This record gives sequence, C-alpha cells and structure tokens, in this order.
Amino acid sequence: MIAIPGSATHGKARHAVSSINWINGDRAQSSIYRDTLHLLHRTTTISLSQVQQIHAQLLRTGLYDLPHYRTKLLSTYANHHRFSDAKSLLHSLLKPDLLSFTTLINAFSKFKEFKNTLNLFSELLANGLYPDAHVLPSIIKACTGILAVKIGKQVHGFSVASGLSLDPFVESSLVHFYVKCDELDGAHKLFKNMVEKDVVSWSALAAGYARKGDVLNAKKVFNEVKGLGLKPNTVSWNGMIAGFNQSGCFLDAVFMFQQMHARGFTSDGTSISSVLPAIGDLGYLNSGTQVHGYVIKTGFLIDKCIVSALIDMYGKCGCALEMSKVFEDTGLVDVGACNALIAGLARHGLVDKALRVFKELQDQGMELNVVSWTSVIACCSQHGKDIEALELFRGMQAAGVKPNAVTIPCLLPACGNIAALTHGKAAHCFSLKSGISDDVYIGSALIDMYANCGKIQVARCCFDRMPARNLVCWNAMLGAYAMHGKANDAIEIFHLMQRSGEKPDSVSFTSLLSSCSQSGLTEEGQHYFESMSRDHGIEARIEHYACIVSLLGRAGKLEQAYSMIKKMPFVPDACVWGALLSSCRLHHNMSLGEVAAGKLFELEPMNPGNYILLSNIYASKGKWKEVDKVRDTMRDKGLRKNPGCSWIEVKNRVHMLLAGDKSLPQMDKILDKLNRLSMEMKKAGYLPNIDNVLQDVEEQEKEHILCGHSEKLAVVFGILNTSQGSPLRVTKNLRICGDCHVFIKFISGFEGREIFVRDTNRYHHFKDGECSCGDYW
DNA sequence: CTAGGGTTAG
Repeated sequence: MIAIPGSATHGKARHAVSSINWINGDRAQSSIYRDTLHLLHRTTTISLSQVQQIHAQLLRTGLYDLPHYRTKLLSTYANHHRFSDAKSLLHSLLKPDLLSFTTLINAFSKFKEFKNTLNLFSELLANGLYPDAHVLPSIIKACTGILAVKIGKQVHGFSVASGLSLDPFVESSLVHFYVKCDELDGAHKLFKNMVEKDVVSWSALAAGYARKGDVLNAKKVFNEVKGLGLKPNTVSWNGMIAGFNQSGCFLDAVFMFQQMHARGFTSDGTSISSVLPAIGDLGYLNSGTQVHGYVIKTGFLIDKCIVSALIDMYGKCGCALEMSKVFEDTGLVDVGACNALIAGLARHGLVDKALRVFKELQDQGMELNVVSWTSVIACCSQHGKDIEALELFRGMQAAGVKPNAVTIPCLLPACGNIAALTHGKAAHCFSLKSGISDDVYIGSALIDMYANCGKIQVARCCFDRMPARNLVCWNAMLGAYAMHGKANDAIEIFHLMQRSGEKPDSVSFTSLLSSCSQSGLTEEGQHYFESMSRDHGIEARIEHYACIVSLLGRAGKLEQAYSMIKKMPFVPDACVWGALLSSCRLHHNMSLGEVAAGKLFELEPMNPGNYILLSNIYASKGKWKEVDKVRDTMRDKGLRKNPGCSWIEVKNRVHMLLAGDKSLPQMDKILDKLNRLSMEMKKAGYLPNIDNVLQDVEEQEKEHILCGHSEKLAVVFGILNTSQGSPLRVTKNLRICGDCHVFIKFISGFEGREIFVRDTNRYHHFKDGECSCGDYW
C-alpha cells in the first residue's frame, strides 16, 4: 500500500490508494493513471516496488513519454537511492530534456552524491542544454561538498556571464561555496553585492570567519546584522559558537554562548555541544558544571554529542571521577562517548586504564572508529609505549578501519622513538597514497621521525617538498638540525623561515641556540640570543638561558656563564646548573664546578650523574681525597660505588670518539697512552679517570666532541619484552643486544665500526653485527 | 526545488 502522509483524509488520495492495485490489471485506463500520478506528486513515501509497477505500466500505456511523468519517476527512483536505475532511465530517453537532468541533478545533490552530480552536469552540457537557475545551486552545492574549487569558480563565471548570478539561490550558494573554500574575502565581497541578503548567507559568512579564527571579521560581520535588516536565529549563534570552538578561540565561543542567552535566545543541543569543549579547554569547571545542570534539567542527556562533550569537558578540567561518572550514569552506548572517555583517561596519565577500557569495548563488540583507534595510538606514543602503538596500528588495519590524516602524526613519533624506520616509511607511503601527505601535521611528524631515525637528508627532503608550511613545520626542521648538532643548517633554515614570512617563536630559538651551543658557534649563539627580544619581541625563557650557559661554558667562558646565571630573571633550575657543571668538567674548573654541583645536589639529590661529574673534576686535578668523599656520599645515598673511575668508560669514550670521526690512524697512539697512564694510576691505588687520561686526546679531538656527534651516535632505547615476542623487526638502525635484550638505536651510520654504548648501569659492546654487554661498574 | 550550526584523536 501507498502511505500518503498528511493527505490521507483527502478524498482523491483515498481514490488513488484504492485504484493503485488496478495498475496490474489489464483494464487499467489512462485517465486513472493520470489521477494516480497527479496524486503521487503530492505523496512523499512510496515503495520501490510500486514505483517499478508504475514504471512498467507507463511504458505499456505510452504515457511514459509525457515529461511530467518521467520526471516524477526519476525523482522517485533517486529518492529511494536507486541512483544507477535513475541514471539508466535518464539515459534510455531519446532526448533527455533540461527538466529530466535538473530533477536528477537536484536529487543527487540532495543525497550528497556530489561526484554523480558533477558528472551529470557535464552530460547536461554535452547534450547541448543550457543550465538555468533551477540547476545551478545544486551544482555549486556539489562543488562545495567535494571542494571542487576550479569547477566552482567556472560555474561562478558562467553564472555571471549568463546573468544567473542574480538569482537569490545561486547567489547564496556561491557565498557558501567561497566560505567553505576558505576564500572568506571573496565570499564577503559577494555577500556585500547580494541583491537580496538573507540570514543564511550572512550566518554562513560570519561562521566562516569564526571557523578560521578571524575573530575581528567574524564579530564585525555578525554585528552588522541590524543594519542589514536581518534577524539572527539559533543557527546563526550556533555557527559562531562552533566556529570559535573549532579555531581555538575558546573565550569568544563562551562569550557568544553567554551573549546568546543575554539576548533572549535559547540554546539547543548544538550550542551546548559546541560550547562545552571550549569551556573544558579554558578549565572553567564552574561554568561546565552549570551547563551540566542545565543539560540534566532540559533532558539533553540523551544527546550523544552532548554526553561526549560533557565527558571531554570534565576530562579537560581534571575531574577524572566526574568524567567516569557521566559515562557510567548515562548508560549510553556511543562510540563518541567512549572515545572521549579514553582520551580523558589518557590525559590524566592513566594509560593502562585507557588501554583496558579500549580492549573491553573491543571485546564487547563495540564498533570502534578512526577516532577510537587514533586516540589509543596517540595515548601509547605519548607515554613511551611505542611498540604498543605500532601493534595497535596493525590491529587497526586488521579491523578494517582506515587511518586518516590525524592517525599518521600520532603514529610517527612512536616510529621515531625506536628508530623503526620501516614502519615510519610505511606510514609515509600510506599518506602519499591516500593523498593526505600535504597535511602540515603529517609533514612535521615525518621530519621529526626521519631525523630521529638518523635520516636527516630525508627529513630535509620532506621539508622541501611541502607545498605549505606553518610554524610547527619550520620548528620541526630546526629541531631536526639541532638534534644532529648541525648549526649551520639550522641557521640557514632560520633565515629561510623569516624570508618566507613565518615568525620564529621561543621553540625556534631553543633549537637554534642549542645547535649553536653544540657546534661551538659562540658568537652566533650570543647574537641570536640578544636579537631574540630586541628584534623578535620574544622574552628569553629559562631553557634559552640554559642554552647560553652551555654555549659560554663549552667555549670556556665559565665566569661569563656563571654571571649569566646570576643575572637571569629566573630561579635557575637543574638544566641551567647542569650545563654549568658539564662545562666545568670539560674545562676542569673546580671552584665553579663545586658551586654548580652544590646547587644540583639540592635540586636532584638522587641523580648519580652530578656526583660523577664533580668527582671527574676532582680526579682531573688529582684531588683523590675529594673523589673518595664524593664516592662515600654516593654510597650513603645508595647510588653508585665507584664514580668516575671506570676503565670501561675510558674505552667507551675512545670508541665513541673514533666512531664519530676519521681519526682511526691515531688509535694505537691513544691506546698506548691510555695503557701507560692507567698502569700508573692503578699502581697508585686508583682506577684511571676518564678526564685525566683523555685530556690529551680531548685537546686533539675537541672539535669532534664539541660537534656533539660522538654523543649522538647511539642511544640505548629500552628493554625488549621477550615474553611476548616483538612485532618489531631489527631495522638497519636498530639492534638488540643479544645478552640483555636492550634495544640500541643508532642515529648515524655505524657499519664496520666497533662501538661501545652506555646505558645507565650497563655497557653494550657492538662489533661485527653482534652485541654483548656487561656491568658498567 | 530550496541553503547556514554539533562531540571525541594531532
């Protein structure tokens, strides 16, 4: 039976319903079909089989040729999502007219079949038909939907040339088109010239500015409303709130929400789910609780988005309990809410709990989506669970969930952390194939990953190929060069950055200064430090002072470094004092070393490194009694037994030195000297001290030590959990120590070299592709 | 044949 909503009482409708069964009858008369079809025009729901019956009858009776009927058929097929049927029906017509095309195009556009819409449009043109104002809005809507900027602009040009741009629907859909294409100025101009300005276009324009973070223009357009004689409605306000929330203008979002109420409008589900995340980001727990109360009172708790937003808000405000309570109380089984919960747990550092919730949901058969997988992958890679992140990524693909432009930058740090170059490359390939590789987040993460895997040239290649860059990209490249101690390249990037019009921030300067310090570019470093506030208006932060202290210290300007610490506008932290102490060790300055060490012993009494550095300084001056005193202190604190006097460390340093440069021919000489010195020291009852015996070596090799390469050659990553087996294959830059299952990540090439790497209490000896280890002390 | 607004992942 045909359902005829709203018109069931109509006499003719009853007649139609009772006569529809006739259609199959042989005696059907055309007048009855005509009546029937007239009525079908008014009906909104009709079953597919009934349409097919009518279709067959129309063909039999020849009424099919009447344009009026076949239009109805086309739209009915389209309304039942039988797009290919509708299309073949259109193609079966000898000469499809504009009305047939328009009907189908409008239906396609309505159901967001945008590609089909545009294909049909080009067919329309190929048939020699001339589009009118009935079809153009749908075409523009399709261009908006798939961001077909070029076609949209061509249609715009056509509509101007044909005078159709004066049609109010064409006008307003063009405004919307330019808003969505991020060409706000164009949209604004178009809006100003509109013959009939309407609320919809006006709201879209203001919301567009808000979504872009252009607060000034957003408010300007929004406040023009009175002069335009337009009346804002709930949707207009919601657009502003949502736009400000999406662009991170949280205060403005909350302000608009308040204003909305102050002007007598009532917020609906959309307003609330848009304002809650903004409240959360601002940490306005009080406002959040008020909105929560309002949500309960108005019965909005059945709205999925609002529940997710509430959980998110409590998560951001640091209320883990309240967050879980909302989740449990609503009893709503929604992915969004689950995702918000997982993200909230991760934000509180409850990584294991987040993973457990994820697994439980998975076991319960919940349909987890990209956001769920991405959150949990991000959670792992942000909390040092890199292998788990890679495993989850694999699980995601096994579950048939397609990663997107957010997933990849969450995964890449995990690849970089453990130098899983193969996995990183796979993720890179994926982004290329999916056409998302131009994304700035992905680009920055790729730069970082390749740099972490020692592939600094590849990182640079990614950087150079980016079609658009933001501050994060520039900082990623600067950070990559700083990590590899390449100050000259960092400086080049820094200047390129400014020439491109991007303003450096304090992160940029940290990388720049750090690389100068590592490369011994003292004057350049000081120059950039001074220009920071003078030319760029950036106040130096404590990490910048730490860089400068290290820069001066490495250059031997220890007094200057110390006076820098004394006059800096911060209470110096362990990084600052640590930089001074390391420099003191490098230059054997005992008095300042004692000052720095004294401060460090207060700030971090359980860090063995500080004690070792100080005892190294004492040892280099032959103050063996002081060495013993430091050693006793360490023993009392339960730290190491034998600071700064390890033969292993001596060998370690020699090998590091040799691996980092080209001085192999000197090996024999150095070892000779080491042996002689160590014999003497042993005779005197002491183990050889690294700074003592390496003093000469360091004189010769200072350059290389200052370059920082030797220290960066290899990094011990962590213990491999052998009980579970690892999905991770040993890559070119990654080795596993056969004895203790420690991962060792090599940052630059190491083939054919013998290398010692130091862990906190073990050393790992790497030779001929094999790794063995022993106790450090 | 008819427009504009929503949450959770970086």
